[in-house]
Amino acid sequence: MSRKIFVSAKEVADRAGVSRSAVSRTFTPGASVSEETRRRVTEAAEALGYHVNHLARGLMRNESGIVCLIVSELDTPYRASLIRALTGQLQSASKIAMLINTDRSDDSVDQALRQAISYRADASIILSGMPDRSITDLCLKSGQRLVLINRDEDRDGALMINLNDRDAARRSFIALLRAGCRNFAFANSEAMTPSLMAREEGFRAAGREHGLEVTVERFGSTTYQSGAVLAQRLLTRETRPDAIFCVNDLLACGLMDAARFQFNLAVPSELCVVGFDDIEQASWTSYNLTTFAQPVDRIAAEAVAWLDQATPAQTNSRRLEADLVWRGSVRGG
Amino acid sequence: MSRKIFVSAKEVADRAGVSRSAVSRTFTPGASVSEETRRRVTEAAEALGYHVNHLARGLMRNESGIVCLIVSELDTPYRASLIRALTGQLQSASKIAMLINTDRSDDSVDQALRQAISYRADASIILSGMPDRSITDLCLKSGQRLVLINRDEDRDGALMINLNDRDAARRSFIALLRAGCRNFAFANSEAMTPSLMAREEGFRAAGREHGLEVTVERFGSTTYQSGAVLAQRLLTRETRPDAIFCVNDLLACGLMDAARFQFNLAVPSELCVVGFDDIEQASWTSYNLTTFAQPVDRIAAEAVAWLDQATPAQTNSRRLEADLVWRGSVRGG
DNA sequence: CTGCTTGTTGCACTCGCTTGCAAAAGTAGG
DNA sequence: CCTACTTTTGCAAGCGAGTGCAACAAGCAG
Repeated sequence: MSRKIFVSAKEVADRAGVSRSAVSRTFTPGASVSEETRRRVTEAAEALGYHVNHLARGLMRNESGIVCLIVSELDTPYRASLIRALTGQLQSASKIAMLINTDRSDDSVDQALRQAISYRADASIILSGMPDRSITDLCLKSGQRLVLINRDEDRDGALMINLNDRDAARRSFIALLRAGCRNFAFANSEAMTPSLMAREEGFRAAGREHGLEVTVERFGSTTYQSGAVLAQRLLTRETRPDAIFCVNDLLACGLMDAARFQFNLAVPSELCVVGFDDIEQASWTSYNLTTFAQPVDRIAAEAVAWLDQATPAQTNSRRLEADLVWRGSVRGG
Repeated sequence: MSRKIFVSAKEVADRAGVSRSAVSRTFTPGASVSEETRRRVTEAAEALGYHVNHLARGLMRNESGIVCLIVSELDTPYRASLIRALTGQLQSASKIAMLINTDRSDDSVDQALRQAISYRADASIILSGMPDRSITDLCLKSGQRLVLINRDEDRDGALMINLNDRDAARRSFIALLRAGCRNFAFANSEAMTPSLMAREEGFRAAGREHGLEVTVERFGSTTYQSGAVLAQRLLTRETRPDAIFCVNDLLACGLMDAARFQFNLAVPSELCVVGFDDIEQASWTSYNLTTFAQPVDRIAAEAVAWLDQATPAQTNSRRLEADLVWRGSVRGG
């Protein structure tokens, strides 16, 4: 059962009584074809169910239209919504997303980039992990664009999109201070990625500026489950925190649930919580979480716009602001 | 800035002092190459950063290795986890996922399939929406495989994976009955997809069998927000339901939150709730929702296994069971 | 030494498409 | 009607790879 059944330009040409080139030109915007032949070609194509073979076209044009999205744990709410925004906007720019899941081994970000090269992707967008420098160099040398989202490490020639994490963390500190909190804690994971650490740094710095102690606890990965553990650790201290900044919303949800159901603490009257990402669940009544919104649409727009540029501009680093979304997990507001 | 910088087999051949065919054969499993040449080729390839061009290979072999995932609202927890499972397992079978987002217009499932054809995808997996028969016929005629997940409509030649929705709904009815509930309600969306309607049917049928009335309410789409509206409608009736089956977990979460915070009802003592999908949030302490698990890994495994078969078997329909996950939103258990 | 098998290698063709080039056809102007 | 110019069109040469076929080398038995 061979699969050579796709209809080719040749067949369309024969049926329309024109040359292969005519068919090709009909489907190439801006090529010179008379109205008459175009009509006959489109008609024949329609009848036969012809579709230009993008593989072959990509081969000739040296431009596949493929953009690789490299990501792990893609069912995480924030990741999923970013992927949704990216795929949507890529399609509007008539590109297509190839999704590479790097859940498995450790070097798999490198593996993913090799795949991207093999499929001659026009670009790769990295949402998780950080590839080896040698492989990113190979990508760039091969003329493949590279976008790093919230990765924060420097890679010449790549577009780096980051949030102003430090500043967001600082603003959250001030908000908590205004809410009357005095015992600050920071709940982090052990992932230690640059953006997570920047939030921690910003929060600590704000604490120092105001002469207030900040308890930092780190555990596991940035999941709901870790949030519960962090609650356990933080809320059993002799001086119980009355304000906790969680490095992301999942952690915050887990922590809040533990605080309420395990420690019988009321939010926000006894404990104020701030999260990060503004995932959908943050707006659910049970959590009603004050948090910082990841501007996923902005991020996607910046990435796609940069990919659309013929020649990448000099300044290839974007720092976006995360807007504070006030909800009920902090007093006042 | 032309992008013709990818290194080709020719260059590797030159550097290794062999013919281009030798290079080709080195990267083709099972081809006849001597140890010596293979060594020289791999060495040269390594040095130059050569990667086989999958576009060209796909062109020759008439098999791209690409599988299209066609989906809308992919940031929905259930969809996201299915995508994660699929991409992971596809990669293990050395295929690669192309993600097509059909959020926009209405005919876009058809558009998506056209894209799939253009990229000569080996197969398309449809998670949302239902394409026109003419276009699915074109796919099949072109030799492209087609997998429909939870679509339930018949398409000869395609693999159809569905859950036993009716039976799950019936089991949930019985569970609620055993929990002592007597006023049953069914919360559905207006999406009216076959699988959602099958759940409704199953639940109603169970009601009839036991001679009990079932109140059905439908509203909006299957989201948290709709859940709140459905709660509003159901819980203000003269005889308030004490058992509600929600057609999916998002709806259930929204409904539970409304029930508790707006109507001050305790779950499960005053109201029992059952959901469907077993999204991660269902296990969160705030919800602790009894629900049916979508066997995403099984689904993905079935799909990938079928794609791996040289010739699709006769029986191309799978009906999987959704396991009931007992949690705290139903008394007893 | 001959004849034959086994294993490697290169040539050349093919996949489906784009595009430069030159010929053909159409359009005006004189 | 001829000339100069502007489309339109077909030819043919790629793009980067896989593969049947024949040539060739090596190994071995007779």
